[in-house]
Amino acid sequence: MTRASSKDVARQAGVSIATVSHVINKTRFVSDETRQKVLDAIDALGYRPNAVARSLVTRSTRKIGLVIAEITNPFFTVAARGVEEEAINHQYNIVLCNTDEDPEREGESLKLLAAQQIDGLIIAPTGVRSPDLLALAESGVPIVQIDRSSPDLLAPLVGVNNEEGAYQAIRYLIGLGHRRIACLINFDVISTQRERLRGWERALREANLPVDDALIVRADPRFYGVLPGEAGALSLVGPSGQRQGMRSAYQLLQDLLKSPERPSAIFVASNQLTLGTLYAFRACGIRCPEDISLISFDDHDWAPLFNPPLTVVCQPTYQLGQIAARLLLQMINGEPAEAPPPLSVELVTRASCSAPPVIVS
Amino acid sequence: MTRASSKDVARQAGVSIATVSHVINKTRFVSDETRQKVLDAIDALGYRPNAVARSLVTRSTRKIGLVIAEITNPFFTVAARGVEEEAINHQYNIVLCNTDEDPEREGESLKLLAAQQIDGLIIAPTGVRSPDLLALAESGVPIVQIDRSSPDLLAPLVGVNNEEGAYQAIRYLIGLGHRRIACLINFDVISTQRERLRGWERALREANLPVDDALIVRADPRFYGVLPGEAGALSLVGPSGQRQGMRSAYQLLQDLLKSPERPSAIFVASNQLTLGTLYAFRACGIRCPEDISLISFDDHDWAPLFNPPLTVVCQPTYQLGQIAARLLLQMINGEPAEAPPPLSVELVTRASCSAPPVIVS
DNA sequence: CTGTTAGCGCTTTCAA
DNA sequence: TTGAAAGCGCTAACAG
Repeated sequence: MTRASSKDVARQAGVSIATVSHVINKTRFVSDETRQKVLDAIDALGYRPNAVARSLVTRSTRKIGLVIAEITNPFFTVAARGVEEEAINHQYNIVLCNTDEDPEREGESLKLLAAQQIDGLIIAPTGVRSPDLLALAESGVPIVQIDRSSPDLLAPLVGVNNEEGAYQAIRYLIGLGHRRIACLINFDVISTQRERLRGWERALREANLPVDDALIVRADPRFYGVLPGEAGALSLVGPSGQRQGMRSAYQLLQDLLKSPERPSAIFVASNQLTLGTLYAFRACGIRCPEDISLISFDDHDWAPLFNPPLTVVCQPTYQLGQIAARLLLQMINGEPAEAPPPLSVELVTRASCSAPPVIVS
Repeated sequence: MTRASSKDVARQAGVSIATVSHVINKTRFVSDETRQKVLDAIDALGYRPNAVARSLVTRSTRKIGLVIAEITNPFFTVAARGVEEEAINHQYNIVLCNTDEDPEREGESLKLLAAQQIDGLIIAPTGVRSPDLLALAESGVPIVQIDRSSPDLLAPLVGVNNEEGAYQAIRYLIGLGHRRIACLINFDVISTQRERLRGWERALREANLPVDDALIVRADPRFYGVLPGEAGALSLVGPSGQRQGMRSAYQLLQDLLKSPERPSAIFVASNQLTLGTLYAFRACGIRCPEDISLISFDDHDWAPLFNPPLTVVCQPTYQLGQIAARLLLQMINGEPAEAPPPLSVELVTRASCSAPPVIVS
């Protein structure tokens, strides 16, 4: 049995299809009497308006695309939550896509979303210049970038002050007495990673500490795929499946940890790498914070329960999502809207940092 | 500038709109020559087919609804990931909704999804009988339930053997020497919670241990909202915002922990409550596992890094999502499809359980 | 206060 | 090998 249409309702109620439309949308006055007849007919037939047909004529789907890197990552998850809350309050649906930091997947998703005629897009772009993304923008679909930005795309960015966050983290470590502070960053096509690296560098320079390239560990796409020691690394992959960024960092980090000049502290610029770092510590028999201090970006509910409790740079993640959604909704409604200034972050000190170990020589 | 339609393409290529449709969909033979003309026109105009218009006639949107309780919960997140992977491989989009375990929100989401004409639905229902859900099923939309089931709904369920998982967990604790084993469960409208409670009970009875009602702590909707001690409890709310289930459990649990007959072990039947449990331990100055052993449902990437590393009943979460999606896709395609038997779970022993403390009297 | 009608952009017979 | 034309279910002039 096929679902009833507005035509069926009209017939049943003995009115025109226009009237049906108008009682549903309250878009012009209808006498109490007729309205009631229509309402009854709707009830009797179990009629539900077809949003697809409506979209075709109104050119509005009430759907917004949300493209993030990893739905498994608490950062994106919490941000998505903020977006969802705001969207649902305004009767918007969310169409969700994962990119896995893969520009190709990003492109696929964007094409699908474009075809689906989303009313707007919130995206944490991979960072690789994306023709699909630019085309979408060109076609007039409102876009807001969240967390990070994409090259050549003129769309407001809702993010935090990454450089400042990194800077504060490093200052804190320096204050604790650290001199050799490593920086572990994710792919540097991601704008936040470049910014955080800059913060790291600025703090070091300011303190007249050497900015040594050997102190930078980059999780880089080149390391994707089969790695030496893969089998061993695989054991750190948890129930949620692949975590490639983590694996590559894992290898590189171990090299650094085994090097003669190993750092006394490490700043992890992406929460995607924190887990791998902790596992690498274990694999190398390194205690934290006794042997090495750890400070990472992004807080989450579990951070205080880790061993050791994690000192982190905390972002207002939920708000990021909320603000992005509000901004997008404004843009969709043609209201004046401008990108907010970068939100500020906060250093949350817990137990994963301490003074550097005393070197006994 | 409005986007080009197939009519524009047809005009530009000097062919009919039907031909355009056919070259796009490869749905009937078109001479190489004409096809090329069409392709060129598409290119020149930057034409993108409008999926909304197509949906209206084909009655297929290539969108599936995914309704889960909490996008912030790693269990759902990983399952969603499995669904997404499978969906994207088949060119389906995911429309995501959070219920927050709130039947009303669930209803709203379902109404929106129904209007959007989703091709199918994967849902972890709140457990409260839902007219909207039943109506959707009645209207012929393929539905698969994931994790848990909804009353009166005849839709395949993709889940695990919850009773067995709980049973094994309790057996393990008993083997360790525990006699008083508490069970912390989420709302018992959730089918998994009832099943896990049954497993707990069965294991206790089998071992001739008392099944004491005082040992059951229920996170119940009645405790939602403002609680005594709210301000204190709030401090355990992390960066992701509200976690009501956690808070209510937090209160109740503390009462149990302070009672004269406090248990020597606790089985947490929902990962939504694990965090609160650990905080409650802290608040009461209880060490784990020295004072109380803890075993909970659901594993995740971070569990081994907790203090203490968590002993858990591990579900094949990602597969749950994947299987649900495959099943749904089959149903959408009218292929024969039947619910898989409950998947099995696995006890993963880490450090949060030990022998009970010796009572010095 | 309500009805008629022309599309929205596409797929799909039916004809040629 | 291709075109003409009839809708899909709805909204929004325009008429009355």
